[in-house]
Amino acid sequence: MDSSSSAPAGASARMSQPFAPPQQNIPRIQRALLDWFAVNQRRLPWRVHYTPYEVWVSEVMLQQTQMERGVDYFNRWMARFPDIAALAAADEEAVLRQWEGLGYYSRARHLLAAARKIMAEHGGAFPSDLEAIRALPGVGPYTAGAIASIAFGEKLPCVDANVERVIARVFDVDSPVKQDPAAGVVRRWALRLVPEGLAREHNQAMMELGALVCRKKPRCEVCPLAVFCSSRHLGIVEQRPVPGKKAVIKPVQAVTGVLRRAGRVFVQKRPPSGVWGNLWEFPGGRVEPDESPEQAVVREFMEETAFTVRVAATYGIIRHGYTTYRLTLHCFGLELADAAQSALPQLTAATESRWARPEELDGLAMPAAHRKLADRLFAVAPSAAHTP
DNA sequence: CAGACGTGGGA
DNA sequence: TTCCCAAGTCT
Repeated sequence: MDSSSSAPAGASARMSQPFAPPQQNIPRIQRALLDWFAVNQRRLPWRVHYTPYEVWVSEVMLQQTQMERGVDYFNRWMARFPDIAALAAADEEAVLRQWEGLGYYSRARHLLAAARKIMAEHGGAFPSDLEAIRALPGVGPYTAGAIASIAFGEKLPCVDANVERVIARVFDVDSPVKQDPAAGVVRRWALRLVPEGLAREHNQAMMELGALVCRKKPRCEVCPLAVFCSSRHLGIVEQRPVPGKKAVIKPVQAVTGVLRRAGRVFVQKRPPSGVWGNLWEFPGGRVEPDESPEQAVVREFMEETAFTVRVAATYGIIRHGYTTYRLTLHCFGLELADAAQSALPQLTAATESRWARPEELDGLAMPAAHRKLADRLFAVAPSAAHTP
């Protein structure tokens, strides 16, 4: 552990080249990276054609998402929406159902909106101009650069969390990478590293290196850039990148109820903005202080639908983790307290509702926790299960 | 600029 | 079980 000995950390265990400062060895870094990528890149469905559409969809899909999961979603997406025109012509309902389980549903809504914009404003051809790409809904600075460089070969860097990590280590960036002095430094080095005419390969190589080798727990033994790595030379790889502030996870108690009537269940469609925008759910909400889950679900139904309901069954608890909360969802079976009351709700938290046959739920996009509950109650026949 | 926006998997 | 993610964008 003691790195104060004369040899740089890691240099003693095996034969190694002397440290070569990265600032003076850009061409060697570029070559080492490309050579490494040529041999070690994973075979992925979006690394075959490099059409703008495929690059775009894969980049959006992989935002905040693990590669493993992205592959299945990507293949199913391309089978269902093979090109921009097919996507533009799709119903949002179908698009969200394809996306179900991936989270951050605004990505799917933006993808659809952007496809329609491309049809309307670019004659159906994906724009190659960086500004036009950036103007598409859901395309921010990262994704615009990724598409421009990977699909169109523009000499631009892609700076995602992987690349930030690689650069923070190789160039020993010693302040939080997400914030400004460091973010600018990272962008500058990222740009200087892009070789002429090879932006596609280089940018993917940087991200792939971050994903496979320069991970949070780095594998310096197999890193093609080890000899150029400043933080490794200093024995502080584990201290790079410097982290920002971390989120506080707060526990939340919530309820949801499956209201049944004549063999059907009540579901409602959430508003377009906010969490789970345009997805279908069983009504519910938070448990207030000094309130039991049973009381909460009755109150929430009254507030959201004007139905007076009664708890008829307890369906247990579903635990679901989020970025900023840890949800404990108490689930109930409900019936109308007065069987004679109208089956027409007065919606206050939804844009539409329906009394659905249980099989119908399979065609509706629902949040993961609600899908979990639906599956638990109405076990889907294996042949019908195309749930992610 | 900080906070919202999801999820299943690995340590 | 709990913690921490993983190829960001929008407001």
